[in-house]
Amino acid sequence: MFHVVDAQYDSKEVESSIMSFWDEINAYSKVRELRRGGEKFFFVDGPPYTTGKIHLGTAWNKVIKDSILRFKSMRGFHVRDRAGWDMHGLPIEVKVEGVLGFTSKKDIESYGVDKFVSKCEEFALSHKDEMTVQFESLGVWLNWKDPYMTLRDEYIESAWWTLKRAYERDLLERGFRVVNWCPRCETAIADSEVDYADRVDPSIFVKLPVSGVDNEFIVIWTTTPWTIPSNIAVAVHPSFEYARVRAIKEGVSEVLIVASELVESVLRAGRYTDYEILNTMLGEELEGTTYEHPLGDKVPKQNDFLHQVYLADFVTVENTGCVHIAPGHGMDDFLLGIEHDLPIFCPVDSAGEYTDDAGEYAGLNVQANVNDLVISDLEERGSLLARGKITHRYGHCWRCETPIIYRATEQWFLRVSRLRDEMLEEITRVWWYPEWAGTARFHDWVSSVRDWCISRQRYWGIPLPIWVCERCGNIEVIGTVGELKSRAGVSDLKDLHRPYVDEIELSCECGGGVKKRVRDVFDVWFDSAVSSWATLKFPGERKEFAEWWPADFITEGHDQTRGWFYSQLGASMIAFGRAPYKSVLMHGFTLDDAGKKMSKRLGNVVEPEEVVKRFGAETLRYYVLSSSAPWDDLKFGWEGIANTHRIFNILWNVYRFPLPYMVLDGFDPKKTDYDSIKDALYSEDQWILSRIQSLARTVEKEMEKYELHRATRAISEFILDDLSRWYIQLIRPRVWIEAESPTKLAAYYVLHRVLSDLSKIIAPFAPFISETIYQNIVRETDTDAPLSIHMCDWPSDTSLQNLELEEEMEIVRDIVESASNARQKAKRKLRWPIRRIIIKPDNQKVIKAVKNLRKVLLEQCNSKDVIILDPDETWSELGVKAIPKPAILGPAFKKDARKVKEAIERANSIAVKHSINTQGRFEIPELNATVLPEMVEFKEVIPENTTVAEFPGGLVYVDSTLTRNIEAEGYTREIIRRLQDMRKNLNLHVDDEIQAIVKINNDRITDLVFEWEETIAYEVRARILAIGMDIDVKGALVKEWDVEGIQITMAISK
RNA sequence: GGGCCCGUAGCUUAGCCAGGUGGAGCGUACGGCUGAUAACCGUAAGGUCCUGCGUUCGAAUCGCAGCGGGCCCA
Repeated sequence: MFHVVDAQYDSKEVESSIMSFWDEINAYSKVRELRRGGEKFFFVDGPPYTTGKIHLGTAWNKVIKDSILRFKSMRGFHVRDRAGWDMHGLPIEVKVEGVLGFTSKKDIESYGVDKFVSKCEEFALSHKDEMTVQFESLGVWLNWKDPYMTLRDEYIESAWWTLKRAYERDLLERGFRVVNWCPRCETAIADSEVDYADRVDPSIFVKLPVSGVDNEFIVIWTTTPWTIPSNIAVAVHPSFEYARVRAIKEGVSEVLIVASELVESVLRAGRYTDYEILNTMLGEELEGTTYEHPLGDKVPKQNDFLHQVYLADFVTVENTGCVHIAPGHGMDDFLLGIEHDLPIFCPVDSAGEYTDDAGEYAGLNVQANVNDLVISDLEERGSLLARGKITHRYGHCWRCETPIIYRATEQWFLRVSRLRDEMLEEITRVWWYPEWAGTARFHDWVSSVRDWCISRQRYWGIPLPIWVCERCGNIEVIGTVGELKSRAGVSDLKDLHRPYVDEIELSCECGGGVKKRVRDVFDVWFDSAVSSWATLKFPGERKEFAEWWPADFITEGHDQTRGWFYSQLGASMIAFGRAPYKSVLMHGFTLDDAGKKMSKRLGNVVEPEEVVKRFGAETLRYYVLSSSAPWDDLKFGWEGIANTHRIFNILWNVYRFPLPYMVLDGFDPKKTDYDSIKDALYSEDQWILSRIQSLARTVEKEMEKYELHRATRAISEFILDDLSRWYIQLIRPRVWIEAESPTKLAAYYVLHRVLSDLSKIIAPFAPFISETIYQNIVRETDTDAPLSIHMCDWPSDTSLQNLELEEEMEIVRDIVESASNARQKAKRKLRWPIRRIIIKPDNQKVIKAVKNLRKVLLEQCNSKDVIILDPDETWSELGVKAIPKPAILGPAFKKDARKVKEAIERANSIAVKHSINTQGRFEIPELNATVLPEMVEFKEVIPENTTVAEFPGGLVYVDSTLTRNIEAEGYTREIIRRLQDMRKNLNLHVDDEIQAIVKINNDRITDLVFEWEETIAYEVRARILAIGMDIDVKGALVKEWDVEGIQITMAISK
C-alpha cells in the first residue's frame, strides 16, 4: 500500500533520496539494458572542456540532452550516450602554467615536459571528476562511468587515423604561411581561437619616399608601427583614382600620393595648410613605382629588397588608399607576396622578439614599446606624416588574452577549402533545428572556410603523427598504434603523449636517414572533431562503427557553428566523405536578466549550483527547458525560477491531496480496472482521462521537432489549469464521501491513473519528482511494474481521447469564469448559492456543452438552476429602454424636439419597440409626431439582482436574487466554514468528532439556520450541536464572528 | 563593416512561417476560497507589438532602412 505524504514539496529531500535510489538499483544501466533490442539512437555528447566548474549554459546544454534521451528511451529507442570530455590544449596548459607560476615556454622546458604534461593530465582528470558530480546532481543521465576522453590512447589513435586519411587523400599540407600567433604561448592558434576585443592602438600615416624623385612620397597608414621594419611593398587598387598633391605646411612643400577621395582627410591629419592637385591617375598606373624603405639605415637587410607598388582588389577607400604590405605579418600581405614572389620577410621570432634580420631593432619585443620607438625613428627621418590613436577590435589569444600578431611560419594544414562544395552539399542532408541554423548560419560559415591550420607548437595535446626524414625530407604519417609499434620495432609504448612519443625515431627508405617526429601537437579543436568515431573506438573497433555511425543527433550552443559543428564536419568529410551527424539542434546562450552576456567582469554570473541550492535541480531543469525556445538565448531571472518552483509545489499538492483518503479507504489500484468503474465515471472523469492522453500526444509532437519549451509549457498548463484548478476542485466532494461509493472509487481510479500517466509524461523533464510519485503510487501496489519510472513506456492509450468532450469542457470553464465575473459585480460570494444562471449562446456547440455538462456547470457556479437560450433568442425577462437620439430628433421636429424626446422617454419602451418593429414607426398623437426607426435606439435592461458577463461563446446572466432557502444555505455555509476553521485551530484530526455551540444574535437567521442543523452537524463532524439565541457558549475554543453583519459566537470542544 | 537570430504589458513570453478585433504567466490592485491551507483561486488595471518608410482594402505578422541585444565573422 502506498503511503501518505504530509510534508511540503522539498526538492532536496526528493532529489537526494531518488539519487540514492537510482544508485541502489543501478537504474541508469537497467534502463539502457532494457531497450537493447530497440531502434538505435546514437547520440554524441559535445565534450565540455575540463576547466572546472560547469556554468548555466553547460547545465542547460546537458539538461536538453538528458530530456531528449530520456524521452527517446521511453519511446523504445536503444540510446547510446557516452559522455565526452575535451581534455587537451592550451586552456589547460595556461592554467597549469599559472599554478606553477610559469610565464613562457622556457619555464616549461626547464621544468621538464614530462612533468608538465603529467600535471596537465592530472588537472584534466580531476576536473573531469568534479564536473561529473555537478552534472549528475542535475539528474543528467549519460554514460558517466565510461566516458570518452580525448587524452586516452584509443582516442588519440582515432585522431591519428584521421590525419593519415587526410595524408592519403592529399589533404594534408606543410605550408609556410601567415598564421595567428600568440607570442606568449609561442604557438600558432586557429582562426577560431582568436577573440576580438576593443583595444587602443597607434594610428600613423607614413611617407614612403619615391625612388629617384626628390620630395615625393607615397602615403600609407597603419595601426601596427612595429611591422614597418618588415614593409616590403605598397598595394593600391587598380581602378581607384589617385592624386599627386603638392602639399604645403609651414612654407615647406612636398608631393604626396594618395587616393583622390582621401586627399582632404590625409592633409588635415598632417596639418597641411594648403595644397594643389598636380595630376590624377588610376591605381594601375602606379604599378611598379619604386620607393625607398623609410628605415633602411636601421634595418640594413631592407636595402637588399626592391620596394614597389602592386595592385590588389582588397584595397578600400579608407585612410590613404595605399596599403602597407608586410608579407610576413599579414594574411592579405602574405597572399600578395606569394602572387608576386616577394620576400616573405618576417624578422620576428616565436616570442615576438625581433631577430638579427631586424638590424638595430634586434632583441626588442614587438609588443613592448617598439611602436613608440618606430614612430620616433620615422619622425626623426621626416617620414611621419601624422600620428594618433584609434580604438578598434583587435584579436587576442582565447586563453591568455595576449594580443596576437601575424607571423609567417611553417605549419601543417588540412586543405578543407578544397572540400567546401562537398561540405555545403552535406549540410543540406542534415536536419537542422531550427532550420536556419544550417541553411543560413552554418552555410555562411562553411562558405568562407579557409584551410585549417592544425599544428600547435605546444606540449599538452595529441602529438601530430608525422615523422620527417632529416636527410631526405620524406614524410610518413602513422595511422595507428600498431603501425607505430611495428615501424619502430617496439612492443610497448608508455604513453602516446609528448615527450615520450618524441623519442621514437623511424628509419627512412632513403637509407641512412632518420625520421623524427614533427614536434607539434594538434589544434585541440581537432580532438573533438573526431569524437563521433573516436567514441566508438574506431579504428580500433570496426563493428560498433558499422552499426552505429553516423550520429543520429547532436546538440550544442550556437557558438559551436564555427566550433564543433564545423570541426566535425571537416574531419568527417576527410575521413568518410559525409557528415558525421544526421540531425543537429542548435541551442542558445544563457544571458542575465537584462539580456547581457554573463561574465565574471560584469559580475552577473549565476552559478547553477546556487539555483540548485535554493530551488532544486528539478526547478532549474524545468526552468531552462520551458522559459525560452531552445535556439533563443535565455534571459535568466530568479522570478522565473521561483515561478517554476511553484508549479512543482502545486504538482506536489495535487499528488498528496488524495493519498489520505485513498489510504483510509484501502484503495488498491491493482484491484480496480477501467471496466469495473466505467459505469460510475462522471463526465469530468472522462474529460481528464482524455486530457492526459491529449497531453501525451502534444508532447510527442513537440519533441519530434525538439521544441522542448512547447512540450514543457503544455505540461505546466495541464498541471495548473486542468488538474489543479479544475479536476481536483470537481472531485473534492466525492472523495469526502465517507461510505463506500462507486463514484468515489471511480474518482480514485481516475486520479490514480492520471497521476501515474502524468508522472511518465514529466519523467524526461523532471526525472526526480516523477520517480517519487511513481514509486509511491505505482510501485508500492504493483510489484510487477517496472522498477523505475524511466523504464516505463510512454503513455499511448488513444482510446480514451474524446476531443469533443474536451471542447465542451472548455466552453463550460469559460462560462464558469464569466459567471464568477458576474458574481463579483453582484458582490455575491461563491459560498452563497445563486438562483440561476441564464446563458445566451452564440452557437449550438455551447448549448450542447451546457446540456452535457450541466452538473459540472451548476456545481462550479454554485447555482440552483441554469437556463439556456437559443442563439437567436432574447431572454424574456430582459427589459428594454427606448433611448431617443437628439441629433436626429432636432432637425426633424425643430422646437417640438424636446417634447418628443420626453414623450419617448415617458412611453412604455416595450410598446415603442413593438410598434417600431411591426409598423416601422411609433406615433405620439398628442404631439402629432411620428417617430421613425432611426430616431430611437433600444438598450437592454437587465432585471434587478442580475448581472451579466461575456464569455467567448456568448453571454451569461447571473440571477443572485436572495430567497429564503438561499439565505439559509448561505448562512449555513458561513457557519460551517468557521467551525472548520476552528477545528483547524485546535489541530483536530479530519475524523475527530466535536461538540459545537452556535449562538446567533438574530432571530430570523436563527430560524433559517435551524433548518440546516443536520447538515452542519454532518459537515463539521459534531456529535452534539446546539444552535440558538440565548445559549451559553462554552468550549475548548470560543470565537466571536461577524457574518454579513450578524454577530455569531461559536464554541467547539473535542 | 558583414552574416544569422532576437526585440510584443513593469518582468518572462505566445501569436509571425501561411496578413483579418494582440493572448498568457509573474508582479500590482481588489476580491474570493479555507478538509491541498506558511497553500490555492478569481477579477481588474496595464500595449506607440523597438523606430521609420513601403506593399496591401487591411501589417505585430510581408519588404526596405535604422536602433538596441546575442552569436559568429572581418
